[in-house]
Order: sequence, then structure tokens, then C-alpha cells
Amino acid sequence: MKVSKEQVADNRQRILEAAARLFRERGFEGVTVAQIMAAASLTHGAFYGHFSSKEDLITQSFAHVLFPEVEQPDAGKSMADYAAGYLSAQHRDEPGNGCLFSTLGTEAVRTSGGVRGTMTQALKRQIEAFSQSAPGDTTQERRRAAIAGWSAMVGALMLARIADDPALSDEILTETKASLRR
Amino acid sequence: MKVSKEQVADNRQRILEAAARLFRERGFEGVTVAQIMAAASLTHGAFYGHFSSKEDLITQSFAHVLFPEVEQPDAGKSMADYAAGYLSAQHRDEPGNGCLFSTLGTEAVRTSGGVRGTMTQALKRQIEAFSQSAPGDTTQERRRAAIAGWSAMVGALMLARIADDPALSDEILTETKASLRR
DNA sequence: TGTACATCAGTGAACGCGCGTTCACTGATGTAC
DNA sequence: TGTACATCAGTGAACGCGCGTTCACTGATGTAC
Repeated sequence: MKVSKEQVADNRQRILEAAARLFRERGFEGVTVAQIMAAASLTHGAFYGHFSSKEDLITQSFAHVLFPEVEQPDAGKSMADYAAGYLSAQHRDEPGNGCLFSTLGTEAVRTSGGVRGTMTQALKRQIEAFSQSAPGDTTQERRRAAIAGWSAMVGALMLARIADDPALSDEILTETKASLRR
Repeated sequence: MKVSKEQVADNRQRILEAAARLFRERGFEGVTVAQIMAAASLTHGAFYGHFSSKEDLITQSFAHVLFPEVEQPDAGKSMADYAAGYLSAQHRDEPGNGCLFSTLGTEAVRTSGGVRGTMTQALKRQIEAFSQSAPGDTTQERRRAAIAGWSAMVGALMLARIADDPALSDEILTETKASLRR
């Protein structure tokens, strides 16, 4: 049955949001098109009315997360403030809502669609934002601190998720956070 | 045809090495059992004489890379020396021979076999090794620098591989390396 | 040392399941009059 | 405003391909005598 234009737009948003969450939770190959559509309360046949392929959905869901229509509230935060939330147990334990770099980074390296391009843009924006508040006397020092700081955050969150041992996992978050407070 | 015991052991090593390289280059789901066996100059049917499943191979190939029989030459390196090689263009461009954390980290988080346990052990060993040479006046400061430094290395290498833009990719490596030289 | 035979690692065809994708059909939407 | 009809988003069965896994068979190894 045909549905209203508003319904179509809403369905598309729900597909994108379900995909963005499920990909982060289970990886690209850990989720099927049918599962994403079911999570969006639709059947799998409708998928190809919205996207040309699963790869197309991956690309668009990355753009949806990294460059959302609405302004992000934490856009103007300092690097240390950002790190406090980023390197929290909550973020570690809720990958579905979290940073794409730390959940899908190593898989994204091997994608061929526009995913890497979108991530590169987001990376540049992030480095520039952190360069405002990073420690250092010169522009170059602050930019260096922003790059190394963002690398440490992404790396630490991934390592904290890998670590089997809860004490080590917490320590990685806490100590990396502390090292960014300087 | 039956083969000699030495040949069996050699075949097993070749499978493990082919798997370790191909998984790092293409991800767990990007390589098939048949492709791994072909890379080891065998046919796919022989696979199950060596390993009980693809998951079993993944687990064993991680142990093979992270805890090899022979001692690693860079075991005693200082953190800054280690970073010079780790954050090199060569390492970035040859994932097949490189660090498992930066190539398969986000996928490894979602594995259920012994992969995370093996990686956790390697993580502990790495942090302890870096704690010897990391900057800091107290034991805790040095350990903190080791954790944050290792996080930055892993994160920076992954980000440098994601970055589409060669200048940005090089900058991430260079600046993260510089920030570890303090 | 030489011979006969049991063992068993490797081969390659086959299986079956799951997944991405297609398509004929349905029925609500929204437009033309 | 009301009615007739063309449009088209969604449904669900079906397709076909690829992959992990199995298995009957082969023939070299290595042991027993």
C-alpha cells in the first residue's frame, strides 16, 4: 500500500537510525538488511525503494551520524570536557549510540564507497575544533595536541572495549582521561 | 595422500601465517576459508584437519601473532623508539604484517572466542613494557603515560588509514609521533 | 634390510543455509475533473 | 466539495550466489614382521 510523503520520509529516517545503531553494535556484516528493516518496523522488500544497496545504506548512515541536520550540542566543548564524556564507562558500554571511529574504524578502512571520505571530513572538523582548546603555546602545538589527543581518545575507547578484564578496561579510560587533563 | 609429520606441521604454520596476513588485510569476513587455504598452497577440504572451524582459526591466528614461539626483537624497545616504527608510513601501508589492534580492533570487540582474552594479555604486556621507558617521575605517572601513549599509537594508526587525504594521514602519524617524544 | 599393509593428510565434489536482491501484487494516497 | 482513477510505497515469496562445512576417496607415510 502506498503511504504518505511524510510517512516515507519518516520511514527513511527510521531505517537510517536503526542501521546506524545496529552497525555500531554488530558491525557491517553482523547485521542483515532484513534485520535493519525489522528494527525500523518495515519488511525487507521496501529497502530498495529507499537505498540502492546495503553499501549505499552504510555510506548514507555514516553521513547521517557524522553530519546530522540538527546542530550537535557538544560542538563547542573543550577537548578535556569532551574527553570526560567520550572516555566514560557509559560510552564504552553503549557502542550503538557512540563514536563511529571507535566502533567501526578498522572495518571502515576497507570500505570502497564514500565512507572514508565522510569520515575524513569529520576527522578534519574534529581536529580543528579541538585545536581551539588544546594545550600549547603556538598554533602548531595546539594542533599537534588536538591530533594526538583525538588519537588517544579513539584508541583508548577501542582498547577499553577489547579488554576482557574490567579493571584494566576502567584503568585505560581513567588514565587516558587524566593524561588529557594536562 | 598422507604427508609426513614435518609437512603437517609446516602446513599448519603456513595456514596460520596466511590467515594472520589476510585477516589483517581484509577483515574476518573479507576472507574465505578457501582463500586462506589457497594462500597456504592447499585445498579447502584439508582445513578441518587442522582447525575445528573458521572461528577456531581466528583465535589461534591471534595467539600465533601476539605470542609467537620465537622472541620478538623489539621486545625491549623504549616507547618513543617503538612509536617511530609503529607510526611509520610503511606500517600504515602494510597492514598485513602489522599490529592486530589497529587492523582488527573494532571487529575483535565483537568476537566471542578467546580473541579478546589473548588481546588483553598482549595489552597488559605492552603496557608493562612501555611503563619501563615512558616519561614520568612516579611509577603511576609512567604507567599512565604508557597507557595513553599506546592508545594514541593505536588510534593514530587507525585514523591515518581511514583518512582519504594523504597530507592529513601523514600529519596524523607525524604529529602523534612528535607528541610522544616529550 | 626388505616387504605388506594400516593409517591418515590432503583432494575436490557436494550440501545446505543465509543473505542480498528482485518482483508481482496490494491497497492507500493524492490528483484530475 | 465529491468521485474515479493513476500512482507508487510497502509486502512477502522467490531467486541465486557464496560461503562454511562434510565426506568418500586417494595415495604417500610409516610401522609390523
